[in-house]
Amino acid sequence: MSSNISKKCENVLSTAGLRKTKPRMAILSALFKAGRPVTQEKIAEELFPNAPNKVTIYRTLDALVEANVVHKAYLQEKTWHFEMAGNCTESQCHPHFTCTNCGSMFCLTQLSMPMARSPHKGFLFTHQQVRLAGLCPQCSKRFI
Amino acid sequence: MSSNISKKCENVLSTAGLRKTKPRMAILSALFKAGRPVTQEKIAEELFPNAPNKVTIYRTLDALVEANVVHKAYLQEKTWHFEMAGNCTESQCHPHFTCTNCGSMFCLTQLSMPMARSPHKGFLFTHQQVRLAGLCPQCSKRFI
DNA sequence: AAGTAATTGCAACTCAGTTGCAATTACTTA
DNA sequence: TAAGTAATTGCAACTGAGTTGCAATTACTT
Repeated sequence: MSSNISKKCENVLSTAGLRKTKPRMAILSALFKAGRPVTQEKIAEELFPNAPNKVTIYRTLDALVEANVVHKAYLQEKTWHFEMAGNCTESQCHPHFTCTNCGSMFCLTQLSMPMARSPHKGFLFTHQQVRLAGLCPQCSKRFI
Repeated sequence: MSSNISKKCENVLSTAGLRKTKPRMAILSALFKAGRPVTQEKIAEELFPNAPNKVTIYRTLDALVEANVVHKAYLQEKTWHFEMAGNCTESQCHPHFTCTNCGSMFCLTQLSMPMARSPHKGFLFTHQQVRLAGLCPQCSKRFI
């Protein structure tokens, strides 16, 4: 763990009002390193063979979500994928793209989707989530 | 079950190449009547006390999804919500809205969201899913 | 260094959805 | 209309992500 990431993790924990513990530092650094949504299982793999207990990972993720520094990005195959909230605005996370051919996922942080506007009076939209699917650059090549 | 809905169910099964059975007719009519995404459990409740076994409900839903007449609309609290595919295009289902105050869900069939366009060359978007959250008309009144 | 409140790990649990398999049912053909 | 067969159903047991209760440990305070 570079001292740089280590510092970032400390800051996150301190602003979130959470004690600095070894499991939390490890989990946070895994999230930073991933730079994309990851599951509890992925985090445990990444930290193998010194991974915290899965309960600890879930509880830490929950605490970080509560503190708004981590997002529950999306649910895929009944599994939550978590990511650092850095590239998200209050109302909208960046769109996530999944390739239907190879299954790989991309964070489309550069794709800005304007907030929808309600067709009916009365609705107040505060959050918008966009999921995209199709072919990634690698796979689309093969089909052209 | 009105004869009208009954006929619709028969047609669906026939075009899907599925045998007409009592469980399937019941499940389809429940989906038609709901007119919104529903879970396996909701369908079973609706058909109580003559509901088919939950395995049958899941298998029927899978077959209907396979035949493209039913959509897996979204996963909420780890539970799939299924709906008739009537109001969806090939590339995009209508947006679903959930009220963060009262929890009720609305199908925004009148809200058209233009398909995103890739900022990077190479990506080919074929499916787009939009989820919205905020306050529904009922709840937003109270906050104004 | 002692005290305490938060954190951790373990084991056991929950619950949506799945699987294997034997019994039943829908449709075909004689 | 009865027999044959392939699809469908229901049951019981399973799977796997996530949760809960609780006792042991650890971070921070004084």
